[in-house]
This record gives sequence, C-alpha cells and structure tokens, in this order.
Amino acid sequence: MTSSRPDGQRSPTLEEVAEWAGVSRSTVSRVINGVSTVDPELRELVQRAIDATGYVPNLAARSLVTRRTDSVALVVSEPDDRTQQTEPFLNRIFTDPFLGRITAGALEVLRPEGIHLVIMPAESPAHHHVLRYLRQGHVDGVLLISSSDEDPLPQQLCDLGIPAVLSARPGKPLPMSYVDVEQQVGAKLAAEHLLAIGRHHLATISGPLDMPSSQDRLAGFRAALAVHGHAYVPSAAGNFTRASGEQAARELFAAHPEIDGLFVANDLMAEGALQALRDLGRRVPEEVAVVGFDNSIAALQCRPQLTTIHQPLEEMAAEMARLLLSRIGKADPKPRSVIFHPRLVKRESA
Amino acid sequence: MTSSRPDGQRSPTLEEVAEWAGVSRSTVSRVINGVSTVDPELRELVQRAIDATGYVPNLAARSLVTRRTDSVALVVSEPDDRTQQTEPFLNRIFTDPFLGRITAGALEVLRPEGIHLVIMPAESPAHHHVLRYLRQGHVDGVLLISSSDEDPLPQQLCDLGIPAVLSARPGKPLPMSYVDVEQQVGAKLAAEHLLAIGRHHLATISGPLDMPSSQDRLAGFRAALAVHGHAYVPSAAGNFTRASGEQAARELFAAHPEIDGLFVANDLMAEGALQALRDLGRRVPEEVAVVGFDNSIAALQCRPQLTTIHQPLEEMAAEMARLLLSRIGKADPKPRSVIFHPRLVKRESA
DNA sequence: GGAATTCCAGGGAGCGCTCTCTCCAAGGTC
DNA sequence: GACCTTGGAGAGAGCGCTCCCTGGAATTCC
Repeated sequence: MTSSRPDGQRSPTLEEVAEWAGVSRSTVSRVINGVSTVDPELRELVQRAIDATGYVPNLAARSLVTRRTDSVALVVSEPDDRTQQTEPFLNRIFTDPFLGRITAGALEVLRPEGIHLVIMPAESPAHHHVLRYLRQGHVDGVLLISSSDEDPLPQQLCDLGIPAVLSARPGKPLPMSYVDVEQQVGAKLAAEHLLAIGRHHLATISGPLDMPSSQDRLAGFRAALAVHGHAYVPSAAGNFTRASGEQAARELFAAHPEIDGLFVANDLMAEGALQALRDLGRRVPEEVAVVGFDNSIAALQCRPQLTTIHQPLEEMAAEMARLLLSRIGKADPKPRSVIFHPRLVKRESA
Repeated sequence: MTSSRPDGQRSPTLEEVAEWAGVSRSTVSRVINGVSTVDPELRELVQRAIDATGYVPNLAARSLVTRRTDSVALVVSEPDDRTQQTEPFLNRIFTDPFLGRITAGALEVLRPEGIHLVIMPAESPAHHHVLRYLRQGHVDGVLLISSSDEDPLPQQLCDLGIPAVLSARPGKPLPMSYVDVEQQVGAKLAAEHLLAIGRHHLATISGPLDMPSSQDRLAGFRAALAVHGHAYVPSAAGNFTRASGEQAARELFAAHPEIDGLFVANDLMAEGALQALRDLGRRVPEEVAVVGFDNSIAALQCRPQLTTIHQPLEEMAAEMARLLLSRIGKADPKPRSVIFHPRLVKRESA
C-alpha cells in the first residue's frame, strides 16, 4: 500500500494530492477531515489520490491553524525534596506496576478518540524541560501523576492555562479536576480486617509523607484503629519501592517486635516487608498478618500472596482522560472530582 | 516570573514581542535562536520583552518551516503473534527495569541537546496509531525497542525514511543503525561459570524465540556447552516476565529433575525461577546454581542475590541516542552498529 | 418559466515562525 | 574624498494547512 515517496524527498502536500485528483486543496482537506458535503464520487477519487501519493497530513501545519495537536501528555512528576533516594527515579517509575495500569486505562479512552498519549517522566532537575515541552504546545493537555504536595507543577499548569487533570487530590486547593480513590476508606478496610482476624499489635508502613495519598492512608488507618481504642500506631515511611518496604519493616520490627498485623501502603513495599519477615523468621500470616494496597500484579507474585486493598487504577486513569478531554473541548468548565471506591481483596497474607 | 497571559487569551507571538521591544520580528527571532549578530544592547532589550510578555515560541509554526521538532520517540514495539500472554503488554513493559534504564541512558544524551523524549508503547493493535504519530512528523526520529524479528515496524520506518536506531540486531538485514551487546559472549560467560563451579546438568530458560537477542543467548549457551562436550541442553522459553520464569522452571525441573545449573535469559525470569525452586524445595545455590542476565535491580532484590551477566543498558541507550542524532543531522550516513561487552557479576546464586 | 433557494467546489487569507535577501550606516583603504 | 567592505536590522516570502466566503450549477417553488 501507500509508499511511493520518490526518494529522500519530503512527503506530498495537500496541494499535490489535489492536483493528482484534479480538485482543489479545499476539497481534499474536506475529505480528510470527514466533512460530509463532498460528492461521493469526488470523495472516492480523492481517496485514491491520497492512497496513490501516500499522503499524510503535516501535523505542524494543521495544528498551527487548529491550535490542537490531538495528543496529551502523561506526566509523572517528582519534586526535588525527595533526595535520599537509593533507586533512581526512572527505575522506580518504570518498575512499579502503577504506571502500566495508568497508561492502559488512559489509552482505553484516548485511542478511540484518535488522541495520542505521550509519556513523560519529570523528575526534578528535568522539570523545566517538561514544562517547556508543554508550553510549546506539543500537547493539548496533561494527565498529571504528581507525587508530592510540594510539587509546583500543578500550580504552574494552572497559571499557564494548560488543561490538566490530577491523579489524586492536590496538596493545596487548586481549581483543577482530579480523580482519586477513598484512601481513608481503604486504610479503614485494612485496619478492620486485621482486627477482625484477631490482631492486636498493629503497625503500618506508609508512603512518602509529602504525598496526599500517603497522608490519607496513614490517617485513615490511625483513625480506624482509634475508634477501636488503639491510641498509638507505630509507623515507618517508605517510598513505594520494594527495597524501602523491606527496610521499613526491619526498622519497625526492631523497635516493636510484638507487631502481629501490618498494613503497608502499597503492594511493592509489602513485598519487601514479606522479604524482611522471611529473613527475620516470622511466619506470614501465622505470626504476622500483612495487608497491602493497590491490588497490583506484585500482590500475586509474592509468597504468600498478598491480601490487599484494591483500587481501580485503570478506571481511574480512564476517567482522568475523560475529564481532560471534556476540559480541552470547552472553555473551562468548573473543575470536577471523581472518587472511586476501594475494596478488600483477601488472599493468603492476612 | 513571566506570566502576564491576559486571561484565557492565547500566548503572545513573536510580532507582539517585537512590538514591545520596538524591533523587528527578525531580531527577536535571532535573539531566541541565539544568532550572534545582534547588538548586545538590543539583545538585552529583547530578552526583557520576552520575559515581560511571557513569550514561548509556537512549536507548530517553527517546525512547519524548520522541519524539525526537537523531539524523538522511544517506541517499545511488540508484534501480534505474541498471543498467549497472561500479563498485558503495558504491565509487562512498565514493570521490567529494562525500560527505566533505557530511558535514563537516552535522556542522558538527549537532554543536553534540548531534545525531548517521548515514550510510546506500541503493542500490536495500536501499531498503526504509533506509526501515524511518527509519520505525521511529531518527532524527528525513533529509538526503537523491538521484540520480535517479525516486527514490521523497522522495515516500515526504513521505507518511510524516518530516522531510526534499533536496540538490537534486526531480525532481517536492514540498512539501519543498531546497538547491541555480545549476546553469545554473555551466554558463554554464564555457561563457563556454571561449569567452573562444578555443575554438570545444565539447562536454560530463554526469552521469546522470535527475538534475535533470545536466539543469540540460547545459541551462545548451547555452543559454549557443546565445546565442553554437552550435546544436549534442556531449555524452556519464557517471555521475560517473572511469572513466565517461574512457570518455565517448573516445567524444566519436572522433566529434568537432575538439573543443577540454570542459565536464565533475564533477571526477572530468574527471580521467578528462584521462586519456583524455593517452592520445589531446591536450595540455591547448593543444589541448583542460577545465573541471570541483565544485572538489573531485580538481581539484587531476590534471595539469594543473583549472579548475572551485566549488560550496560544505559550506555547502550545513550549510544542509540547519539547514533540517532547523527542520523537526523546529516543526510543518511551509512548505518552503523555499536556492540557492547557483557561481563559476569558474581553474587550468591551461582 | 423565472426567481429563490440549496448544494458543493474553489479561491484566498492567514496561523506564527524562519530565513534569505536587501538595505543602511559605520569604518577602513587608497 | 570617493570607493569598498562589513556588521547588523528590517522586509517579505512562504512552510502546509484550515476555514470562511464566494460563485456557479442544480434544484425547488410559486
């Protein structure tokens, strides 16, 4: 099919297709953009011309006039204050099942609309690169996965008037749509499950404390236990990696050997914690029950398989994409939030 | 800083900046593009105008005339014949440390040049989406991670004259630059190490057999053993995921319980194999020695820590980026290949 | 049958930028 | 002092496309 690019030549233009078909540039443009007021016979002819010349619209020219690019960015952002990281940012995000699920969910909505998705890691030193990319008008909007309430990116996008949707409640109030899961409810499900199976010495491994979602899970867990009379809940913070979970579990058990129930803020860290417990010779779930969060593929890959809190990341990402598209279309409807419900998935670890 | 976008208005143009500064459009353009023939005083003035108006070049307009976009795509491609997959493609690639290292390496080279990197998964049903994106001229070139010798994408890019560099030797001869590691040498290092520590019943878990790199690792392992008189080497194929490694190990040990040395074509599968061996009650390395491939973060996360074959993915990706940039600049220099050297990293598992 | 209406193709302007070409002024040379 | 060179700014064309507007042909209506 197509081809026929003569040589190192640049690709054919609308004008050339029009000439081939013996019609005007306008008519070809109409055919390409699916405008209905074209004689079916002519439409057919133009289509043949397009195939014969191997024409592909020049996006730069088009978006110069339409002011649309038909692509949106998925930006995974991280602020600078996250210093003492052992694993590099890129390894972290491309190793966490999180991003894959988000991407899949967003594509589910975007592809049918013919919108491209561009994935951009934005760790702090490169922040301005990404911001420049966005400002230059490469994309029509942004799906923003931000990992800190100190992240300036949401505010910047707001100021610049770039349509964006957040993946979680913003750290500071911002007129921006976002999608979230009831974090506190999820933590409460974990707490109540641990209590229900008879555990009394509960502790938790949280995510980074500058993330709203980490704060919420921690607060939710504590609040749920407080209701049952547990005034103090030992905790340690990780950074959502397996290694950090392992480390946090070690600290926690060194300080509180009596712990018999552990809520870990994501599955990856829970997997690390399981590792630590194995090394410490604690049996799971007999001696220590462990509940994770996410219900990611990692939960199935460890032994024992993880009991965890399911959050529907794919659907959440799809909803983000929908919110973004509606935002891109109209002139600024008021920001909306869509909150999903977590649920407990019972497996072997608790 | 900047800001001052009046309201929902669109951003200022060159013309407006020029007017603010009382100079011509050309002069502003020169300042922005760093052309040296501008009076320092004027340059200063124009700079102030840029800051005051919050001007950002419109990329569409610029690339319409320059025919450059200053961005390249990192395409991770997968052909359709990979059907019976349990894990979805996106989960697979965003879970494998591979992509993170590649991205990091490529950015190392691209960022200093002011080139943006756009990451695009291209699993088969969406192949044409990505191809369209590339043809539309969103990017100047492509770094292609292709996972099958049946993948049509390399050939298509070639036909379209889109500059591209491959991450491994192409399945079919193609006038295209690529970067690779001496796969066979890597496999040989593994084989010889296993022999050196006294193992006699060797087997291997390979990657998908339609991948040139998998073929090479398998062939290299067999060839090295043949030299030492081992005519037959049991093998099972996985798909580079942890789960597939676990599965393959089970099959292998069910059929050949005598195996005491195992070479696994990547660390993730090796981790799965370790899991299977633990379930089977085989001690590693005492009863079975395991050697992985990649030297990824996964090799450090499992118990026992993996002895593995290191391949310098970051440097390889950086070299890919360099090859691509040189290809984009000039009119088609002849395709070059750059081959890196693997080395054995000894840890606990063998 | 003539006027009014509809339908659909073409013409042309212009999106915001770069880049070549032109032009002016200042300095240098004989 | 007349000529040439050079440095540096402006003018203008045009990249490939969309979209509004115009105008001719076909159709409808009284």
